[in-house]
Amino acid sequence: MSKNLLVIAGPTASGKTAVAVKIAQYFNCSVISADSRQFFHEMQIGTARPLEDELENVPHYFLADRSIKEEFTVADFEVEALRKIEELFLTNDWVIMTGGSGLFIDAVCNGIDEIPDIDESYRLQLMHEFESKGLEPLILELKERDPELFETIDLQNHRRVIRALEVCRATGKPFSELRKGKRVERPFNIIKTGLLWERDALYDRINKRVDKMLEQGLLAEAKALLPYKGLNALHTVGYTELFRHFAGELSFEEAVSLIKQNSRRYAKRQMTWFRKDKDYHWYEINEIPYLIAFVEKLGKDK
RNA sequence: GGUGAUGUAGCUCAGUUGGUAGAGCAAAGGACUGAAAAUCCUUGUGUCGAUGGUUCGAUUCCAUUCAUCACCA
Repeated sequence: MSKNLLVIAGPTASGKTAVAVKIAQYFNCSVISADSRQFFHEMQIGTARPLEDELENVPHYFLADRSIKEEFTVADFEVEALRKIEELFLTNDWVIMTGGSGLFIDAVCNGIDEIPDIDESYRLQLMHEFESKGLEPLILELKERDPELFETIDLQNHRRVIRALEVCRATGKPFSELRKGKRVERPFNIIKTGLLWERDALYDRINKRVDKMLEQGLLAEAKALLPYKGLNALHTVGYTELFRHFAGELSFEEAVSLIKQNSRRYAKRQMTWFRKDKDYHWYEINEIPYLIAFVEKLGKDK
């Protein structure tokens, strides 16, 4: 019997959690979460992370199992998630992976190039240079160190430029020599599905969910995390806006409507990401039985 | 009821000495390999409130009218 990883993707607020739980119950299997913010136990309300009772005793992994104070990169996730998936396949033919972080899902499905760990001092130094002298000198350095990447990279995106240069500087090699973008074959089937929503309906859900988060105490959660606002994990919709409110930059009402707006934009970016991957099979929320039937058949055929 | 102002993109407004118009925001589309809920790129046709008049030509000038606002009664 073959092993199947069922991916359930979709934009924020599309109802992935409930669907994953339902399907996991059907297959009697576990769920891997691929959500770059729900990893952190300190962030619950603002990430709409499901609590125990919503999980219906279905085992979930990578939910709230680390702290915002820890670094956890896509590459870390690839390694750890893969290890967990292999472990689960020892006793089950099915594993579900659900989440909205496209890059993280892709890392598990297709692999990510192995690049040596770079000491953070390189990035700090580059950020300092970027802030004091701007992007231009960094672009020139990149042209020198990695002409190949220079041709294809988004030169206006300082994060891409800084990442490339930190690798070039630390390894002494062109980044493009290490980052090949090669796809890895996994020793299991991967079936990709996604939850499809009409735009206005999804936006309406997002707006309502933000109101719900506030009722649940998002303000207090954000306030408690204010001392950590510099941490990367907290560069997140829902928190950054409230931090700005605490700083007196925004009124509460302005912060709330910004949270809604930024959440909508986030959902839009997620849809752009998933749309370009033609392997996905899309289902609406009321078509879950069809999704299960389709997936089950595919799992048996392989 | 009178006087005045305003009416141009989803919103706030600019502009056209008469040759059918452009900014910001919003929105949409896209990119994405260790910061990814991050970061970055691209995109502006709209009965210029309505009707009529003058004119080769009106969103622009004139008249009427409607709406909104302000002030005076």
